[in-house]
Amino acid sequence: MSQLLFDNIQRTVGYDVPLSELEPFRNLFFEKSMDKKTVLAEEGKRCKYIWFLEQGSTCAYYANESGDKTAVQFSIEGHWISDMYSFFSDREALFYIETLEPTDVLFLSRTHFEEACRTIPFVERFFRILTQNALAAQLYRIAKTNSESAEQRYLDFAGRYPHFMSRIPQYLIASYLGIAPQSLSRIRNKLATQR
Amino acid sequence: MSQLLFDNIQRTVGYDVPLSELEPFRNLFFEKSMDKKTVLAEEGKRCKYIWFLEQGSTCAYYANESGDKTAVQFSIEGHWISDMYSFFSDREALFYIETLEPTDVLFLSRTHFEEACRTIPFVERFFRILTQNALAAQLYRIAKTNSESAEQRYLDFAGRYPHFMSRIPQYLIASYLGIAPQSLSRIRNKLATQR
DNA sequence: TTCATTTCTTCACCTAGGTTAAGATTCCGG
DNA sequence: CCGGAATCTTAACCTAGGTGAAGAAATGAA
Repeated sequence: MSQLLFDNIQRTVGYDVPLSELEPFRNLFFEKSMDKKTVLAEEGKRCKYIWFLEQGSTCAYYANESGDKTAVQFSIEGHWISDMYSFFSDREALFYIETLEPTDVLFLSRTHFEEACRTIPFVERFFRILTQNALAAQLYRIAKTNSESAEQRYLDFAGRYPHFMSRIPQYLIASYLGIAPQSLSRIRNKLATQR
Repeated sequence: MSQLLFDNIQRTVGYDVPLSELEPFRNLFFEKSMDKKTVLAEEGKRCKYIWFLEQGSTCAYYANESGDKTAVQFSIEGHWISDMYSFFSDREALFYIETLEPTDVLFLSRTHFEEACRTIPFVERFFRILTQNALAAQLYRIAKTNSESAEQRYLDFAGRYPHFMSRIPQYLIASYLGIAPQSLSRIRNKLATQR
């Protein structure tokens, strides 16, 4: 069992999960290595998996008619990803999810997820807490986003996720912050100059 | 047991929950009638309860230094509300929650919530799905918000929540849409004129 | 019913950030 | 190592929506 996943589970549920539960859970996953720019989930389609990132990074985004992307979430190794709207509610996905680097991923299908919830005690709790944390993060984001200028949002983001800055193209960060890439350039230029 | 709560639970868990589980769950709540403008949760404090609205409406918002409010969520009878960031993670609340009308509320404390998760089978599943739905709604909101003009956001909101329009002051709706109240007036005026 | 408070509207003016276009860099496959 | 594609920067101009101020309308307590 991957150390990363093991730690992630222990930390999330908050008590020592016995191997007798961890083993059958781990056996429901399969692993896959993917190239950069592999599309995991597509807007408009059912998202049949939830993924655990062993290595690499992904971006969740939506695309408008003209095809440009607005990032809604970045993830790196140790994160769970999915179009949770689609995966949990079995509706059409709102987002695309795409790898930003060569990435190793564990796949858990919806069917196996539901089986695990029914048969392995810690799983229901694990996913409850996982979605609670995801919800808390979104609420936090909404609270902070609406109230701050683009410059402040950029500074917050850079301070909060310094490890993202070097691994994610700047135009995607701009879209995440809700501004045009040119505007982010302008802001960065201004900040660099006035220092 | 309130019909509204009963239906809400059955619909959420997706199977018939036996009375032997519903009764002890219901007994963990207490009910309270509150005046308009009662504050249930406060930014910066722990939010110790999750509430079920039997009747009335509430607004979750945050306030900046100058004291003006930005609404992040409106709720009416049949909804669950809390500062879920605070309630589930035991951190300081991000938002205020305040009644908009005279409102009847069921209170479930954090302690009772955790007890229920441990001892009553359907509860863990119920709250997993509840937070999943809340997360899905936030993701949907973020996806739609960032990509549309203020006018389009207003039309979406009015179309999606027509029952809110008459019960919620317009300046709060404006703040929810991320615009100044004057701008919402301007937009409404324009729409009314051009029709 | 009346006065005070809260909410909504209108208008003139302003600015953050969008848009378009072009050139500069960086990256990457062959 | 080279050439094309992707990414980033700069600059001139534009616009959606913010701001401030004032009055109109609605609400509600006495």
